[in-house]
Amino acid sequence: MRADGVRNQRKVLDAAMTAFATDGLSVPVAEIARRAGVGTGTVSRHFPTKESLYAAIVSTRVEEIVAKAGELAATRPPGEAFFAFLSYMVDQAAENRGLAQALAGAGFDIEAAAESGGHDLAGVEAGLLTRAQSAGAVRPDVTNADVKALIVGCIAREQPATDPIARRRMVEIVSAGLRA
Amino acid sequence: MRADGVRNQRKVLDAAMTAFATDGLSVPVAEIARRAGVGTGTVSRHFPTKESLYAAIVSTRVEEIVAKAGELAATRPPGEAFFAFLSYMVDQAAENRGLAQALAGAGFDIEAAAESGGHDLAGVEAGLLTRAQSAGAVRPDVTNADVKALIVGCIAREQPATDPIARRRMVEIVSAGLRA
Amino acid sequence: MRADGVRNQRKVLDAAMTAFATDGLSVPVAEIARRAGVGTGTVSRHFPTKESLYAAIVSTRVEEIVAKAGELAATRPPGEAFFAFLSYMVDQAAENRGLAQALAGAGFDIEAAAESGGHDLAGVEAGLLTRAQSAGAVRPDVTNADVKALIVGCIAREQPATDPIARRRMVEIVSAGLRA
Amino acid sequence: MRADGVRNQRKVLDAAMTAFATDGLSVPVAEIARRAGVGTGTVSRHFPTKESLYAAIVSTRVEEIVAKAGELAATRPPGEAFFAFLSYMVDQAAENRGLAQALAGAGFDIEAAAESGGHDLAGVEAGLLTRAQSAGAVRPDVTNADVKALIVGCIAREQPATDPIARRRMVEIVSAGLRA
DNA sequence: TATGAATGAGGGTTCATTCAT
DNA sequence: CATGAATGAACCCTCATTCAT
Repeated sequence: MRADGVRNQRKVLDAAMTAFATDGLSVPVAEIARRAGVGTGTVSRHFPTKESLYAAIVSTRVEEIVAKAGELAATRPPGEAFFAFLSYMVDQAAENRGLAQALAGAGFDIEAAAESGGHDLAGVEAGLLTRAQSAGAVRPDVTNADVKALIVGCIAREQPATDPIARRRMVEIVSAGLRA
Repeated sequence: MRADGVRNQRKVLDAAMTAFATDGLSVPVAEIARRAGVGTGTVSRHFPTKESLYAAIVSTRVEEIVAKAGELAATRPPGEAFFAFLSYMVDQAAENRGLAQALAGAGFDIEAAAESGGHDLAGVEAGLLTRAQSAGAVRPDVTNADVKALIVGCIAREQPATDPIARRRMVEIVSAGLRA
Repeated sequence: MRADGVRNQRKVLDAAMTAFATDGLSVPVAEIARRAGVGTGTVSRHFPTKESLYAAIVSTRVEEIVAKAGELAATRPPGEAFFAFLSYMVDQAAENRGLAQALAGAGFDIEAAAESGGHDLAGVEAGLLTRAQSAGAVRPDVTNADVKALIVGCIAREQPATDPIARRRMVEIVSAGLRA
Repeated sequence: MRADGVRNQRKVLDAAMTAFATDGLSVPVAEIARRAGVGTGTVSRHFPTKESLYAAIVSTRVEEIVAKAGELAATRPPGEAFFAFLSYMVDQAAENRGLAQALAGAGFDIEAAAESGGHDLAGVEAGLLTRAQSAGAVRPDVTNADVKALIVGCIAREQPATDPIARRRMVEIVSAGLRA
């Protein structure tokens, strides 16, 4: 691959990340191209569809998330790791409107994208949860789906930037509820 | 009002409710018309804009909700009333993805719609919450916005009809977290 | 024809006359029905198309105009009659946006409507002009089409109500130009 | 700008000019696209709204008109300049029904468009008129609005191309009427 | 390879006309 | 016969994707 091709792909990815985070999934491709300083054709060349572009971004994000989950699992006791991960996810989503929309199930299947990118997001999430449950830190009847729904619930509505204090309060509330 | 007009308005409302629930707020008006078995003009006659159609759907619900809140406030102790209302709202939203999206703030201001319909939804919600807080049943730092977000969080997002058992569990979790 | 039918037809005609005069030819049929206090179906029953409704109105108007032309021709010397008619037409059009649009050729053939209504509008206009020309009061090379164009030119643009003083001035200017 | 873009923009402008002239301002954008041999999106790309397309057509003309007015004012005595400009405007409008409609004020504010394009059309027109009035060549009570209305009156409305002889006659008539 | 112009389906809304009530 | 609800084509505009330059 040519050097300028790599450079442009990078620019598109960066621009798209910001654009999705700021404006949500409905941001026009042309707007992403504009921000990247390239033509719309260049965006399409590197990412044939808008969805594939979003998938690429999510993929990076998922990589970070999986890494974070692994780190937490390795360095902290089960319950603490689980709740720290919950808090981390809420922060991620709160700062990224596109991610929040994807988690809320609006127009993009984040787990499928992770899987096709070779990351077992569902697996690490399940791991954190079951270990926390085994350790008696979390109610035994809670499912992974529950946790994801509650993460979404911790992000106040469409505001571009949520109040961090409110966010902390929400995480606290949900965490308290989840505790065994 | 003429019989066929009433009938078609009903059909449009029903179709819209299903369509919004199935496909989200972005469902085309033409699709709603198709499901209702009427022309697009008929939809527009009864509901001049797409937003007004959505408002109508939400509005009926809001009426019921406000009535329910009043009843609970009148017949039960503060804390019990509040948590019963929370549970009731989750059930409502679970059966109506349109309502859920409205609560989530996705593209529609439900409170404004309620107000313009003469219903003080925000008021009754705040009433239930503050009374429960005064009675020491709910954390004093929780806001109305928090409660709404958590309601949304209690509903899994993808499916039209959530598993009722999971829903109960979610309500339990959130309620536990909210308790003082 | 039934009495109520006649009454409604009258109401529709009156409402349409006002509506066309006020809002121009593009006023919706439903608006005319509303003003007449009847249903849209009633309008369509009496006047199958919007054009036929406008034709009926123009017809009455044309009747008046032809009568006015005849009266002027009978009671005044040729030149005076012609210029008085010119002034009269400008006043008519200025007070009636629909008529002005029709004279300006926007979407309705007024002369054809007159003819199909049995009125020889073109004839009486030509009569006034040629007699004025024979009497040496008007330039001999002027045509009927010129006169009509100049009438339109005397009506300032889309204003609902033109300044009458400006209108007088315009008539004066055009009249002066037309004189032999 | 790319060659094909320029070419298509030209085609759209040409088609629009003809279409507006033939069918009036109400011609659909799709019809303009069809005549230009391009898709509707191409029209919208070059001219985001229908009004902006119309403005562009008028705008080119306005530029020429302002230049012409400046030239006449610089090279001829006041009265002669004014009447030459009148004649010129009539010729322009006769060849361009879009311009004629704009002058007639039908659905488009030509002066505002000129101003936003940086051209002081109203100013140069007023300059020519007041200088001609100061020189005693034109009636002192005539306004700019009068002149514009009379220009419109010089153009027969139906046909795309007016008979030039009739046009000369009309200009003569109006000029005679305007003289002090 | 990058560009950005071209495409055209699809969106919501309006309205003259038709037809069940 | 009056009514007004129903119709659906037509309007302008947006945007993901394709393709000539």
